[in-house]
Amino acid sequence: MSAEDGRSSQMLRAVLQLRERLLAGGFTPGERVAELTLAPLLGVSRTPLRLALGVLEHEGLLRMLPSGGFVVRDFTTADIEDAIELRGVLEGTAARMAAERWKDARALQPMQAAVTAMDALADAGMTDFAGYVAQNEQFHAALLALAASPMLKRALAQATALPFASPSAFVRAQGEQAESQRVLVIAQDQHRCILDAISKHEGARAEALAREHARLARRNLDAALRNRAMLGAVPGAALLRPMQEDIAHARSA
Amino acid sequence: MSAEDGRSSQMLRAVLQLRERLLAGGFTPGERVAELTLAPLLGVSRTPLRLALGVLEHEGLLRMLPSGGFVVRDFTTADIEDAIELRGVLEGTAARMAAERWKDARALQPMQAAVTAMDALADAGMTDFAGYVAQNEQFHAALLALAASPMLKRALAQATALPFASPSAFVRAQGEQAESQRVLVIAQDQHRCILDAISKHEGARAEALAREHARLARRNLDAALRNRAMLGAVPGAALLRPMQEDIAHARSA
DNA sequence: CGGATAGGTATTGCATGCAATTTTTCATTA
DNA sequence: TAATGAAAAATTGCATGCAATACCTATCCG
Repeated sequence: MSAEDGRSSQMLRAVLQLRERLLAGGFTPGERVAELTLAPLLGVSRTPLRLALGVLEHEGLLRMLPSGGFVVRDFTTADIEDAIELRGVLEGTAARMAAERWKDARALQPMQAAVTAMDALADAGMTDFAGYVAQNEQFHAALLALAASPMLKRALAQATALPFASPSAFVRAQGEQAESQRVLVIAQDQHRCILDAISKHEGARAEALAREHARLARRNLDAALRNRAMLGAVPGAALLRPMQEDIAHARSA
Repeated sequence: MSAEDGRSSQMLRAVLQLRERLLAGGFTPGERVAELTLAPLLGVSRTPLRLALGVLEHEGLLRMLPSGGFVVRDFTTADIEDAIELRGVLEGTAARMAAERWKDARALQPMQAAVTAMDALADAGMTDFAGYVAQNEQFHAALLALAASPMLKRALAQATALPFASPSAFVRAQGEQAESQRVLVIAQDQHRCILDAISKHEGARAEALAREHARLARRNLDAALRNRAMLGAVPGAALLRPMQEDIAHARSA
């Protein structure tokens, strides 16, 4: 996408292009991705493409067949719910570690800054939605940095590699809902409370709050499943197993 | 090393061989692993070797250089502690999910069987240590199966890929300590309590117990760090970043 | 008419050659 | 002596050809 793609490695270019196509719904779940088909499509040779397929398999977007080759993975709503729950558990751990470990109060500043910035954006009427998303990501990055645990960072990176498990996956979709204002008020209060708990070394409280904070995304998922238009704004929604939606629809009368 | 290696892919063979060498201390942390050096050593070509290096990087045993190539990763004691803590968090989540989700009591049977088997082995005087380790792994596998969450399974697989983070990493080393009997009694009681909590749908209790159970490994780590002979029994100990004592020792030499 | 089997096609996995880049080494100079 | 620079050596990343394997199809037999 960016001009720099040409400079970076062929493999990275393949990863970026293929990931984008996957999330945009360029493939149907379960479909086999053939190297010889993809290579000319992405403008790379088979060797770096193979590497890229391995990366995407590790991310969870592809699945390797025992007989060789890869297929596009599909996700059930239960998968997404568990992925969100898992992120909550890991971010909860990050919050607890942050609360337990920080020494110098200045370390809390980045997190404080993100909260303040989001407050300002909320007061301004939430016109700059992209800015809010960016600050939200800043908050989560600051949280992870405070935990000061490379191992946890790695685990969280893997857990949020699935697009719908990312902290800002459904925030974008929220912008299209009338209810979004209320949800964002709640989310922002949780941000404040998490920061408060961390600043007071209240590890258990910080953990519980961060977990519940992630569950906001779960609520948004449920809302999105009832609203086709909203689901379109969620990246990777195309990988949802089709039948599952209808079953959930019929069941949730 | 098994006879099947010849039948499986070159890449898998490279992964197994290289992983074994890494854990056995065949490389020094920070050392660069050159493809052209390794390829003839492992008896594979560069192409599958490259794939294998990627796998081991995902596992965390290697680190990719920005300029290309891989180096052997080193771990601090803090890394190991966090890896164990992380496993505790994830197994705690598995225990909680297991407690919350099971419907048919027969699903608990594998876990019950593992606990019973370990009880029997303990009553028999703990002569069959390998058997105990196997049953311990059975217990953890049953726990993960009960959680019924592919996402969590994936995360736990990644977290326990690091050798010293595995549930049975220090159990082996325990066999060489006089204190081991007491520790194993505690561990076995925790197994029983976790099963009890799960069987009663006591999610929070099951989670807390599983976390603390993992922390037994942390205690064993501390013991191992004070006992060089014991540390030798821990796979991957060779990847520990030399401690400050050792640096001081080397200086004086 | 259904199932099995053989043949053909397509696809993967692997080896190797080549170019580009990095790293190292060594000589030179301030 | 330390820093600088260039040249050489080594290493990676990539493309492509080939063999082995899996998949699909069509035919044959029960």
